[in-house]
Amino acid sequence: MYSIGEFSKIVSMPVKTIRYYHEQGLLVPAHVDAGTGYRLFDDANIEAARVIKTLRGLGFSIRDIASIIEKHDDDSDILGFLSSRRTEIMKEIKQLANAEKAIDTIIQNEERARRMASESKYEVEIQEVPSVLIAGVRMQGRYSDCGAAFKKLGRSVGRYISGKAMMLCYDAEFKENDADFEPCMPIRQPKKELEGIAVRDLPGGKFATLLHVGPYDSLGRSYAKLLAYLKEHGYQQQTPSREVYLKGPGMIFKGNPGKYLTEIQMRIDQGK
Amino acid sequence: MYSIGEFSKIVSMPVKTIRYYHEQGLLVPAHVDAGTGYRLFDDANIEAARVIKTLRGLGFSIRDIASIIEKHDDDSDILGFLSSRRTEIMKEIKQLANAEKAIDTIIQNEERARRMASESKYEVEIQEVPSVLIAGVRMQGRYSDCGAAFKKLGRSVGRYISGKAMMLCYDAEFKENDADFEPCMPIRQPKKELEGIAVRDLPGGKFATLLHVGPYDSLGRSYAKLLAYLKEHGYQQQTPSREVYLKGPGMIFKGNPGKYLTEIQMRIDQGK
DNA sequence: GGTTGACTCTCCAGTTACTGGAGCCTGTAA
DNA sequence: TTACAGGCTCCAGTAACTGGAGAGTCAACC
Repeated sequence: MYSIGEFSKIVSMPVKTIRYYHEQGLLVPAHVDAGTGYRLFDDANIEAARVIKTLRGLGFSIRDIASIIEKHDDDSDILGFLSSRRTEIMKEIKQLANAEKAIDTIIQNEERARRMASESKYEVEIQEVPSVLIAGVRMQGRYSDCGAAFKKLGRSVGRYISGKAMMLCYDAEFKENDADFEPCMPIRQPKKELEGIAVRDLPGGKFATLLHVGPYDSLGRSYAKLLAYLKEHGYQQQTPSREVYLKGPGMIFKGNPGKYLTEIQMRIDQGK
Repeated sequence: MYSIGEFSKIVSMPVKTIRYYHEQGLLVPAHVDAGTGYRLFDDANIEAARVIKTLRGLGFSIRDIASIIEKHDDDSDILGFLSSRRTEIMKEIKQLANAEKAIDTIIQNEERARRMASESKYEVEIQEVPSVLIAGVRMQGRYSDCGAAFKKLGRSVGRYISGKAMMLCYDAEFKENDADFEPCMPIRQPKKELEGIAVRDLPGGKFATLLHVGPYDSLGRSYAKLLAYLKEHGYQQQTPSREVYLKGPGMIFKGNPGKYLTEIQMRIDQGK
């Protein structure tokens, strides 16, 4: 027979927990002194404590454990409990895995944006841009209407997206109401064309690029800077120009528009 | 401005939860009527509720969320929070996966035992037993000392175990104190021999087998039955005989010895 | 103006599996 | 006799809500 302190060491459970289990009728000491209330435990209690610990480790609630112990004494009797617990566990794991994936995505997005921002000199740069497969929705109207197009793209090719959202701008100058543009997403598989969605290879080439920091409504200044560069170096402006949305509203916070990052790309080679 | 009921529908959160978040200072209504105490919410509250829901979905505590919202407004500001949360999530997933694996093992063990028990006629049967690779610890003494040997096997080849624990009995008759036997485990890789552990192929062949139901100390009766069968059919007893422990004490409960299942196997061909 | 019914308010209690502490009692050694 | 370790009970607190009681408010209808 062991005092509660000894027992606590033997089964490595806090004294408080043992008393709590006693109170819950889960682990009843072999003997309780009627006068002093001192608890005394025996070897059967040790075995019971082991069972309780094992079941707690599998995630069963105390109430479950109580009813399991009360009615059963063989592993085979509790297969039902075990398999329903397994189902729960799988559900929990799935949830956690989803959360992890979401966090991963956020972190990767932000880190890429951070790298871009830290590497960039915020000046016009000449870049060799590789060709990418894209799915796009050509439209006329206001730029602010692009939300619907991106939503459409997300719904139909969401799982194939392989890069940052982009926009092709077919106008040579800014138009507020009747702009001609094409929101698009890089994808990694030649998905069947859907109603209103064009899938094609966007040719690569040599581009003058500029990283724009700040809200979208101040993009005009960066466009001006790029166009000035083209003129200065004797390049002809070619359409469509491209906007790559490196960082916009975040998945959690809408974010600070002052930190949005957009790369503007204008072709300067004679290709195509 | 929306009443709490409307707001509750918009953000799909229970009214009670919204009040609780208000109480915790997490989601403060745009306006609270001084006279009636009625809460009124605006569109900024909707956005805040979205943020809170997202973060709760990632598993952050209310206190964390409060401090996140208080100090930050851009995803990139909270990368630290996110990555430590990710670490926690991975830990939780690992724990759950372990529990699931343990449950799986128990279920599979029990189901196999159940199948064996239901398929067997509890009579002597002739079986072709395939050869298996085993690791064994030959010893002399009492059968009850085999626990140490199995523990040793578990420690050194635990990860290679590919079947049920067995015992080879080299005595032709039962000996209590000076028995000659070899606890062993089937393994799936020719592990290096260790001090006192012999790894080898246990040859297969034709065996008379009998499924014994009940505690180990009643095995004698089943042995007698098997030996009687051999004699009756004119077979010579060959050693070692084998015991396969199909079901013994469970991982959770020690179990009911009345349900233990042990298969006794005695060779009847002239092999080897 | 009164009534009805839906809606809202605050406050309290309960949930799970413990943990911490206060205040008191018991057992043993010096 | 006096420490002091160890035991006892009882109460409170944790996290994130949920449920319910009892009372006040709002809009519509008669």
